[in-house]
Amino acid sequence: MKTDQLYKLIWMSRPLMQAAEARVEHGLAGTDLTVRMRAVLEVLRAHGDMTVPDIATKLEIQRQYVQLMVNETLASGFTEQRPNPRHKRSALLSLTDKGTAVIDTAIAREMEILRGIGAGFADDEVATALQVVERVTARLKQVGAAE
Amino acid sequence: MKTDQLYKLIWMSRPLMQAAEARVEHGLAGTDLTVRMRAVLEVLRAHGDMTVPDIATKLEIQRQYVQLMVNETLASGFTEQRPNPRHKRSALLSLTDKGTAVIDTAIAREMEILRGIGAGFADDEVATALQVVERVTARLKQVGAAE
DNA sequence: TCATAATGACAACTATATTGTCAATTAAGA
DNA sequence: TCTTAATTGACAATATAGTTGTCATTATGA
Repeated sequence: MKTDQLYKLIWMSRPLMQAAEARVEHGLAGTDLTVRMRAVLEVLRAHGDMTVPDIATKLEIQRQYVQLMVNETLASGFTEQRPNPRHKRSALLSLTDKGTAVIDTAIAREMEILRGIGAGFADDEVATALQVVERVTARLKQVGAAE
Repeated sequence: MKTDQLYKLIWMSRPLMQAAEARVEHGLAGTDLTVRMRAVLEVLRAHGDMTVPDIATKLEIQRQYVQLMVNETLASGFTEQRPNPRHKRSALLSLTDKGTAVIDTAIAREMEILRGIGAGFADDEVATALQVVERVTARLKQVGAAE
């Protein structure tokens, strides 16, 4: 294995992330959505109604901070609280129609850009890349956890 | 092109980066090196002597902040200033023997871990992944810059 | 030489969190 | 049922990783 290729791959993650985030932020300008609200809505969109602690687990950030993000989405009317049959105090967070519309629109626009970018790639190239990145990430986490 | 594969690939960049950074940080524990000092030393190691503004360009962060990072490496004796033939005020930053030793050791240790991780991959898989990630990043930046 | 730009130093500010603490509530076991 | 341990939401304090603005001091280049 050419280790330096792997090294480069790993450290490309930062520029990639920054470029992607800049894109998202740019696309959100003019919307009532902020990047962090978007993160909450995206999780709800992908996984359905969830509690704040569950969203925090998905996003891998502290629940206290997710609480702030969630409160913003509530204040903006993108989400609403629904009674949680499994827990009386921790409500389920649910997308409102408005929230669904706004996140769908945002993601659709992002997907449009992605289609443009993806045009230059073969399916299997991207599939391989995804697979490698996922496995590398898993193994990096593993090594860290072991010690 | 399966756009959702590309979508996933892009957003794997965050977990990948976090896992990698956690690894680096962990590896640096017990050393006199901090993560941000490491970044400076790594650039110097890879590109030879540079000025503060040049390092900033490489790292894509503000020169004023790089100045702080660099000052730490100077204070710790990992780097030293050398006269810059091309510019009298902006000294070239150079690794000291101590700095070279410490960054070499750190990177060697990281490479060791990488070799372990890389063992499970074929050369061409990683090469493809790197290529895809680099091209995607470039195109993301391009789209952003166009508007 | 002289206008223009770059540099280093430093202070103020911002964004994005993390950490600690608390009271209220809930879940789980004896 | 009691009661103990854990979870939750709220909020304040702190931390981290920078950015931005400003200034005096050089350098550079026409």
